[in-house]
Amino acid sequence: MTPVTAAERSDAARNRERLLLAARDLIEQGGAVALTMDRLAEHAGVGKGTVFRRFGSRAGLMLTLLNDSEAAFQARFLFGPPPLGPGAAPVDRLVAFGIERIAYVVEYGDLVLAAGNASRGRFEVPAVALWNQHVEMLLRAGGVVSREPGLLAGSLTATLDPERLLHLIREHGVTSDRLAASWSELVTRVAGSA
Amino acid sequence: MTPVTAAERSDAARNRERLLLAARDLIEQGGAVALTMDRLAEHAGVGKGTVFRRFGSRAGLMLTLLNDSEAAFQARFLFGPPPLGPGAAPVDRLVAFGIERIAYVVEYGDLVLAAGNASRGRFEVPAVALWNQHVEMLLRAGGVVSREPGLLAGSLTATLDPERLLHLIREHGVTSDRLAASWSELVTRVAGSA
DNA sequence: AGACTAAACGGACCGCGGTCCGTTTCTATT
DNA sequence: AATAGAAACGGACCGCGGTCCGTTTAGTCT
Repeated sequence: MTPVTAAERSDAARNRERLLLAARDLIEQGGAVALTMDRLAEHAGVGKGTVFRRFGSRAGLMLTLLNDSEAAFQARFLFGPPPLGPGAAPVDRLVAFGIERIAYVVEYGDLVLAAGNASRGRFEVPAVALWNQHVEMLLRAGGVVSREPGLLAGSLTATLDPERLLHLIREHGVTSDRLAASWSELVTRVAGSA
Repeated sequence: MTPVTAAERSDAARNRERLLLAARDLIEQGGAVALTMDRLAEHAGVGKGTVFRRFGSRAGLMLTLLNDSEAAFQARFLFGPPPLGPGAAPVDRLVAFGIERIAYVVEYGDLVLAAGNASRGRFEVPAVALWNQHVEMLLRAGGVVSREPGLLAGSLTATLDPERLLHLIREHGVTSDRLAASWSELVTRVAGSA
């Protein structure tokens, strides 16, 4: 029986492995800035065309690199223990969501930044849509009634924009704690409980 | 008496004029995407080095192009008639500020976008700092007491991020009116008056 | 007018992300 | 084992923003 999605050819699989290995290696050495597509190709012993065939773009590569940790993050706020996961009060979950997101951005810094420069802008990333839905759901569950719940949720997630967060942290010395506190304040204000 | 800032040399002035003219010309024809630095140089009959000497970067050029309208916008919310300018209730001014900003982004679209890709990111633009201060001032005046007024103000202005606004408008068909309504809702919620 | 200097000029050059297409390699079929 | 066709490969090539530095030019001083 032939698989519906054609199986990956062996050389393709081997090269993908090589590329991911080489990519993590380059990043470990010189950060995300050191990861150019030419260098990656050379470092992995592969043609440049192959790199783009695999990942489509630099942003796509970064997304692939972040895939595991992103999935883990999603799993935590969807199914994990409270206060992030189900079980806690919606507003508390919302607060926890932002705080965890801030921590995530801090941890993966440049990677997240580079992943954002996708072809269609940094809003086409599938994860962003998921966060919006999640935030929207929590707002509703928290009793927030709005004529534009999607836009309101989007406004909140805009606050967590990686570029903004990293800019504040790196150029203005703002700590994660202060960002978390500010997020918490914003959320509680919007949710209505003074 | 020699001026403190050395006067601009005549050839420099002439070239700046040529460049701005050529830039507006190119944009009129093919939008901001059609404005590449090479084409601009050629179209203006000037060397490429001269373009960069003048404007520093593509973003710098865009900023220069927007300078007049930006200044006009600033003048309106700083000194203009209510509800945008002084005289109206702070929250009303805040609402008006966002609405006008949305209209501005819609009008100048790609220009604003391109201006945002500055070397140090889109937060180093001087105007951004001014808006933050303005929003912060209005929040205070509106009776909002916060431990992190600057960050709270920043969260609000993040909602007005041009890339976000244009993405919603262009890719999701959201109207300016809905964005304005959402902004209004957000501001009134944050300012505490349900 | 001529000479001197600082400023402005111009375009070859660089590294980047991304594309294109002729060539190679894998795998299923007989 | 031979073959055919699809998939993957690789690297020359492109246009971009941005830099560098030898050359030209405008303004000033005598």
